[in-house]
Amino acid sequence: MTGDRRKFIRQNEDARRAALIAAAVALIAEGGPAAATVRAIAERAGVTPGLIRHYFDTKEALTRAAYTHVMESMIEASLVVVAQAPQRPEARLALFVASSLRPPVVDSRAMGLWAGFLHQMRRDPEMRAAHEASYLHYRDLLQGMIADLPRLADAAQLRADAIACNAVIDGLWLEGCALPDAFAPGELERIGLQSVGAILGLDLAAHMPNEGNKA
Amino acid sequence: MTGDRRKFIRQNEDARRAALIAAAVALIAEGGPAAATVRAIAERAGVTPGLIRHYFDTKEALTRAAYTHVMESMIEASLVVVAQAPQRPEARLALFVASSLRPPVVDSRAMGLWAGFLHQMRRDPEMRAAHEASYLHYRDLLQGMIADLPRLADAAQLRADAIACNAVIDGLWLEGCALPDAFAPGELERIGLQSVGAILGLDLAAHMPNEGNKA
DNA sequence: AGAGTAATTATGCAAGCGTATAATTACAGC
DNA sequence: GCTGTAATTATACGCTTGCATAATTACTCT
Repeated sequence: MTGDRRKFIRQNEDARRAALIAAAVALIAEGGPAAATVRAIAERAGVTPGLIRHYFDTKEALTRAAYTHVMESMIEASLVVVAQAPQRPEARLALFVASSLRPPVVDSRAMGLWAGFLHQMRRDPEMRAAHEASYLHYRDLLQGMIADLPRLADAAQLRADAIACNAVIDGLWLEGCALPDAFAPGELERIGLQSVGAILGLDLAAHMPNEGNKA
Repeated sequence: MTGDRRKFIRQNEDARRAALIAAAVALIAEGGPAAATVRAIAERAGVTPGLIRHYFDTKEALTRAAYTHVMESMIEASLVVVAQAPQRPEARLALFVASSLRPPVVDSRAMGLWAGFLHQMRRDPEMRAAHEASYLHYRDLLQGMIADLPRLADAAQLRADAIACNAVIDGLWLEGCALPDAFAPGELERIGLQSVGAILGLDLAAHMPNEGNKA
């Protein structure tokens, strides 16, 4: 009976915007763009539909903000992984590959998000540019780590290797997200390390740091 | 002034169903599921919206039929490639890889279709089963060609190699579809052959048949 | 040629969509 | 504590959606 009679509470702009964006992202990830209606987003965020228009000029503006947020989060996450990685080039790359092929990166929701945004990305040049930038950012990150490896390769070969390694990781990521039951635990990481190593001509798995204590 | 005064012409069931499915597929590929409304599909197929309900119990039934059709087409296309491939195992695999990484397989519409169906696939167990089957079919095809190669590998290694090669192809395919301008003509094929070869420990590019006359 | 029939069109409806606007209500500052 | 104000809710509108049903119309069969 200590119930609060307030019908709503005011919040600052940043918190509300963040909550609305989070709600939109969650809905798109789970059920695609069709599930992310104004009313559904509002309900999940715990507000009434009208409030969305108070923080975003249009629903498309909210969608765009959600997309940007997702992209920035992904980039930041990969930067954190790299920052925490060991100094040894082989170990850095190995950790980077492995962490890209297990949760929380491998997650069916993430793939749902990616697929959900794809079509809107096509129409919206701004979204497309953001996507292209984040893809190249990721690939550059990978290319930098490959360049640090102790091996001989010219610029063209470096580019090709980065594209190839990125493709293996993307492909395995995709399959892990889409068919999580089709692979044994750790299988994707193992295959990823093995094939990236094969492409680059070195034994990456041997350089994988502390396989024992992942907790 | 030889115009036909007939307001419509009757067609047999198969032709109409095929036309409706083709229209739905085209719209989903171009603009995602949201663009494939009953009215838009009817218009593209050159009929009135009501006719759709005459051939499909519900719009979902049409969507499902469209998905099944796409999957079957993809499988059939890859079977045709394999059937026309040379006998030499290395050449077969090389051709298979290369043909998966150039048009018409690499096509932004195909990727749009894939992304468009993804969410519906999630909800519909029947669709999911169809997808899983076609994925495994493709991978099995690849695995069979890898098994024919003159090299030593046990069953576990064969499986891992097939998954890895499939991932490279998928990843490169995806990137080629999403960012067609980011790669030089033929670059994806070259990288694909090189990396699949590296994973399997052989020089695939050297076995690629008749690079000169693709016409 | 004329009737029957099934394919196709025409029309309409209820529900859900994004959006606009007016009415509330929580909170800050005096 | 009272008032101003901006955050939030409440309500409604026009549009599109998928779907149902009745009215046409092209083709088949005798």
